[in-house]
Amino acid sequence: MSSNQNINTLDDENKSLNLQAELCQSLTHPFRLKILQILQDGEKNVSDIKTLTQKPQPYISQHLKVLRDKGAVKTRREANEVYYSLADSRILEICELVADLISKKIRSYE
Amino acid sequence: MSSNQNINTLDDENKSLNLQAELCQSLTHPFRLKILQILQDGEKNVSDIKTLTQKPQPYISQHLKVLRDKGAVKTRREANEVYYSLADSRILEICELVADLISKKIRSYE
DNA sequence: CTTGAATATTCCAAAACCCATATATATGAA
DNA sequence: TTCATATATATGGGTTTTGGAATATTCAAG
Repeated sequence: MSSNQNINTLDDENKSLNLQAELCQSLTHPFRLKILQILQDGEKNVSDIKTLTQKPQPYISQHLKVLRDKGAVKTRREANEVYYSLADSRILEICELVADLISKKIRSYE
Repeated sequence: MSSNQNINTLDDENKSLNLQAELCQSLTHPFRLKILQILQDGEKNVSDIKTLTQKPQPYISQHLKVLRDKGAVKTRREANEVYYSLADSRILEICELVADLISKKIRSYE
């Protein structure tokens, strides 16, 4: 098992980098970031998000699916409503760091 | 000026979310994450990165361009070499949080 | 000005993404 | 079972991204 340690380590690193890239992929759309921002206040169902954002329901569900598939949010079903919440507090930290970085950039334009 | 405060605020929010999404976009490729990982040790020029990763030089330069355009890295020219480094310590923090999150996910598979 | 080394840009086809529309599924109530 | 509500998925066409190859630019030395 130690003879192919290097190979396994490389595989693991690639796998990890791929998963990291996929998670970041879920953060590359303004609407998905908006959803994460909304979920900072606590869990919301799709109708809540619809009311808050005024977007079509399939549009919302499609973006929620990306966030869930990539591991950014988790769900809980209650009757026929589905509640979404942040999958991990580090998601929130990441969003805050990104927003910080950008607000610095925005201020430097003014 | 206060009559269109709402509009301006919305504009600013959209602009900020767009910029946040663009920054995240620079983190969506395993090779770019690998480059950022390499730059954690300090600045490197393109040849250094080429040696470390064994990838074609144009491939490296293309990804470096994405990172620079989106504000993740900065450059310093010295003669005909160009040194790249992380643009902000928060980039490093973001990468670490993302890696943490993923390593948890990887462990849960095993 | 020419050369060589280091880095950047252009080009292109395949793949992926975006989003509106239409349709499907799931759940609880009647 | 039928119906209404909430949510999810399928489809399709227009747009964007990807990554490899070829080419271009930049700089210092001679």
